[in-house]
This record gives sequence, C-alpha cells and structure tokens, in this order.
Amino acid sequence: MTGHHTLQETEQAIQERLGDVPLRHDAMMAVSNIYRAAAAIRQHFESSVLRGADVTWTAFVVLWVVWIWGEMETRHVAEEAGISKGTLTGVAKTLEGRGLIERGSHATDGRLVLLRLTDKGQELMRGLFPAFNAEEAFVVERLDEDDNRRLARTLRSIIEHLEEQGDGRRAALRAESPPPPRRSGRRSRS
Amino acid sequence: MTGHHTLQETEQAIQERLGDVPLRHDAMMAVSNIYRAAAAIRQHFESSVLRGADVTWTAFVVLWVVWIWGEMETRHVAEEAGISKGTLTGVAKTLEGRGLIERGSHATDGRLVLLRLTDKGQELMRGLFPAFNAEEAFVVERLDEDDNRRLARTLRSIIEHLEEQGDGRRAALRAESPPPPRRSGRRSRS
DNA sequence: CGGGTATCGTTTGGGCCCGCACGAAAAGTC
DNA sequence: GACTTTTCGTGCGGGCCCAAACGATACCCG
Repeated sequence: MTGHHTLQETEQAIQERLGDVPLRHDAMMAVSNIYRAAAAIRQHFESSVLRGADVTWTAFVVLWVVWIWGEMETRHVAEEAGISKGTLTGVAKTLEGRGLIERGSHATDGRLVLLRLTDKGQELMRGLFPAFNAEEAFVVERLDEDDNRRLARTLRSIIEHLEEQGDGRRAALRAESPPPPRRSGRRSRS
Repeated sequence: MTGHHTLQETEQAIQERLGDVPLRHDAMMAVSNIYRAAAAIRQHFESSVLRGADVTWTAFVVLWVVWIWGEMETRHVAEEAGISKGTLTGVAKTLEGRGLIERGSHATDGRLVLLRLTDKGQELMRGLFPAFNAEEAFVVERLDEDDNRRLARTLRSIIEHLEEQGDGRRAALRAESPPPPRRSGRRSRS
C-alpha cells in the first residue's frame, strides 16, 4: 500500500517539488490516509470473505442494503450503497443472473422497480455477514472501542460536511472556471 | 451517501435481521465510515478539481506519484498508487495517449519499463496540485489540526496492520475453506 | 382533458480494476 | 553452457463506475 517510501521521504520530495507554495500537510495526510485505508480494507475483504462467496465488494454492499431493509426501490438502494443508479442497474443484473435478488414492480407507480433478496440471497447473507463483521473486527484489531468510536465520529463529520457543503463548494468552483464535458458519457447525436 | 436512514434505524434493522449473533458494532461503524468517507471524498474531487483538468482520481494518483518521485519503474508506481500492475498498464496507456507521461526502458534490465512526466504533464501537476490540496483542506474543514493528525495516525495504524498481518490472515482463512477461482480473469486454455 | 415538466430506471461510451496467463528477460543452479 | 525458477510488464476476460442521453411513466396546471 505505502510502497517502500517513508512518510518523511515523501514529504521532503513534495517540498522540493513545490517549495514555496504553502500546503496543508495535516489535511493532506488525513485525506490520503482515508483513501489508502479504504483501498486496503476493500482489498482485504475482496480477497478473503468475499472471495469465498465469489462476491465483489459492491455486490456485497448492494446485497447488504436490500437484506437489511427488505424490498426496496432501486433509487434508494443506489443511494444507500453509494453508487450511481446506472451502476446499480448493472450490478443488479449480475446479482439477478446469479439468483440472489429478484425484481418487482411497484403497485401504483409504473416507473419504479423494486429489489428484494431471493431465498438463496437470504441464505447467503445469513452466513456471510457474521464472517464479514469478523473481518471488520480484524481490521481495527489494534484499536480499542473508544478509538473506533472516535474514528467513526470524526469520519462521520467529514461525510456530513461533504453532504451539506459539497454541492455548494463544487458549484462555486465551477463558477470560477467552467468545466469541460466529461471525456466519457453518451455522446449527443447532434 | 448515507441515504435517508438514520444510524439508529440501521442498527435496529441489523439487530432484527441477526438478533442473536453477537456483532462488533464499533468495528462495523468505524470500517463502514472509512469506506463511506473515502467514496465521498473521491466523488468530491472527481467532480471538482479533477473534472476541470479532465483527469480521473486514479490517473491523478499515478501522475502524482511519478511527479513526486521522478522517473520510476512501473511496478513501483503501481505499488505507490495502490493499484495492480495490470491496471497501471491501462492507466499509463491513457495518460501516454494524452501526452502527459512517457515510457522509457531500463539501461541494464530489459524487463523494466520506466515512466516519467512529459513537460505537459509537469505543467499540469504544477497547477493542479495546489488546487487539490485546497480541496483536501475543505474536506477536513470541520476538524482542527490535532484532529487531522490523530485521524491520520489512527488510519495509519490500520493500514500498517493490514500490511503486516493481512497476508497471514487471508492465508489462514483460505486454509479453513479453499476459495473458488475468481469469476473473471483469463481462462486457462485447457 | 391535454400539454408541459419532473422523475424513474436503463442504455451507452469511455475508463478503471482485478486476477490470471502469458512471453520475455534475468537470476540461480549444476 | 544448459536447465530451472523468478520476476517483469502486458493481454485478456469479466465486472464495476460514472455522466449523459433516453423512453416511459407520473405529475402539474390551465
């Protein structure tokens, strides 16, 4: 994950590259470590518990959401799972093909699609989730309960901050310099 | 990110689903918040600073690594960037096509490939990195410097723990129940 | 009722992501 | 020198990921 360079070496190399520009090192280390930790965690789960069930991280999260909340509209599943609705369409297709979830339609609103676990999916989650939680405990093995709670609380404040202020911040940045259209995405047939 | 369910509702729903099985809630909240925060952060960066330069998160990380360390062997770039070498091949191809990096070969070891920034790549990073750091500061705006340092330190201990113990743990788990081959990956032509 | 407008899930295009199987090259072994 | 083993980057298959464009449905309003 961190490679063979120490923190000190990295900091020094950055300073050489951008000598005079003032940087927020504390923010840099906090943010980059969040991402490094998340990648390491995902990697660990995918190559341990999830590997055994032949389920990807994202597929597991989707299964988890539907398992906890029962039958659910796809837009809510995507929101809870933290993926776009377009991505969910693909993931749901994969899971449906493996017989773990099934789709239903809403009684009164014809646009909506509902997702729910099949019996096979229920059975999978019943066995998988305890194993998953055991790995979560392994990941934070070096921390005590107070550390975990403090960590969760700190991260939660970051998440909430981005939820509440992120849109505004992005809009303000766009106002300064309007962005180019994304390199990918469907082309307008003009 | 969190959807419209509160933490309490979620906890209660989990408890109903898995009533008698003892769970490590503190570990669950800590780990899941790491991942949620990482996703929110990546999302914020991709749709703000990186969007303006038409660069994905991963592409930026790769550029950053090569920028900081100068000419570098691909295996080390992949390691520092936290991606597999197979992934790096594709990302490097994209960046090379956009004229941001170039490849070179090692003087004595014919297997190695070296990556370095082009002038255009240097110029891009010189402008992009300060903007990136400004967003990092925005992300942790609600925390003070001590919070950031404590957060970084806590996360670092998780990362190191996974680096040091992860392999062993995964091997132990595999020994209990051998995993199936991964659903994807090149097929053996048997 | 009839015509906008908003919202749903899906499709599409481009890109990242991994693990595995290569072939090439190096390093070790005799 | 010939043989084996290791390590390198790459090719490939399958899957996730997003933004934008869409068709279908529902809602709003006169």
